[in-house]
Amino acid sequence: MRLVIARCSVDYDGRLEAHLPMAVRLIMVKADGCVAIHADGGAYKPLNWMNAPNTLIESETEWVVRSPKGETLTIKLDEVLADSAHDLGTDPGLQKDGVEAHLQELLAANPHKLGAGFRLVRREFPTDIGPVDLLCRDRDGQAIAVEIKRRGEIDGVEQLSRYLERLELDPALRGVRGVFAAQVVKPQARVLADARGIAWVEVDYDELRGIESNDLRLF
Amino acid sequence: MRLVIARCSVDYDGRLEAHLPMAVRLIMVKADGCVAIHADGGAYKPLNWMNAPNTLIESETEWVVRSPKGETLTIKLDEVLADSAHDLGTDPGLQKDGVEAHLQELLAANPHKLGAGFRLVRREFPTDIGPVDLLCRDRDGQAIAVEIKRRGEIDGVEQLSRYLERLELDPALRGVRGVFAAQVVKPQARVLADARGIAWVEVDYDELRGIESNDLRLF
DNA sequence: GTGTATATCTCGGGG
DNA sequence: CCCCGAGGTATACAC
Repeated sequence: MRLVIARCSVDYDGRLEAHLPMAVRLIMVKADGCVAIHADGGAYKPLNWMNAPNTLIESETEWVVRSPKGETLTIKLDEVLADSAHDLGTDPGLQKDGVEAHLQELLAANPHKLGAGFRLVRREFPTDIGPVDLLCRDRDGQAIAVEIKRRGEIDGVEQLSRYLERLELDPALRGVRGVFAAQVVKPQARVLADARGIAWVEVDYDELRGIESNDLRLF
Repeated sequence: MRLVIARCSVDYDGRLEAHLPMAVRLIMVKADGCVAIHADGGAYKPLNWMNAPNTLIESETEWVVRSPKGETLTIKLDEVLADSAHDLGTDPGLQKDGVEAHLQELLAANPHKLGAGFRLVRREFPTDIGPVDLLCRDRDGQAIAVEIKRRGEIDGVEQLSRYLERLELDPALRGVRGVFAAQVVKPQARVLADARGIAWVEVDYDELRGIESNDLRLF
């Protein structure tokens, strides 16, 4: 990884056109050939960037970064204040916990949290436009399609609507109902779900996790 | 901006839990107090990050970054290979061109580009599930809801469908039609729009910009 | 490769 | 403050 601190102006031409006036910034060139320009604020987003792969043509006063997709980043250097390179090696990568997959796992084990008498038919039930998170049956044997999100927003309701439309075509599932489950269901998502006759449930992640740990302790 | 190259392991505890095993990485601490951990690949996304504001407690072997929202980032330092600080000053910021906002502005000024005889009622017309980009009337006074995207994809058609669903409930707008406008309308979006009786239009950004500059030149 | 769903999304605007 | 929509979103995964 090469780190350059320089007074520079930057022009990006690709998916849009953007310009950065002359100022002191960090230019990061990584081992995979990608380039990022950072200001002294904002942890996440670079001001400008070019994803790998790239070709970098470097002169005294100007760098031109070109991607095979026809994007260009032109960095005009006024003054280089620091320039260092470091060998980092490959990164073992990030280990995560607490994502949607875990919520799905917990609800699959506790379908009654989605509705009284619900039992699980299967997880990732396939349709021709993608898998439904959970397929359940209620106590009357009626099919229930469940879409699970961490945050219940309007897109999730759309997704579930599309699945319901497909599932309804299967005679064995005729009359299938939808349940939209999330830790928080946003107001707009509630309106849309209600308008489409889809039930929504807010589930307590910590409580579900508690149930699981209790189960583990009992056996 | 402080740049540290170090062999470190990192733990994030906040919106989820995540762990980075020991390896050499870049730790970036910016003037606003935000922290980002970068590996030697991927221009855009840090492995871990903490947005400003933060408090940073630093010891010989461990940094603890704490946000007021209760998130923590713990960096265990095994070996510091480089540690430098640079004064960057404030950045003048990015100048963009070609974004959706500008497209909306241009189409609001030239609604006839969306359909012969169209005139603008208002931009960002509110519904209870969010604002429609443009509301127009055609020459017969029929209401037209317009959704504008840079790239016309399937979720844009979904968005417009939702708005139409809500607008249709308003007696003053009964029979409202939809127009989906984008620089490029993808094949799948065309199919879905056609299936739903929504018109789609590809608009030429440069041409629209040309109209505007001509107008400016005339006055 | 395209299409789809996720993200500690981030970021900005409006109520 | 929350809520919502846009992003040069990026990134992972299925087809």
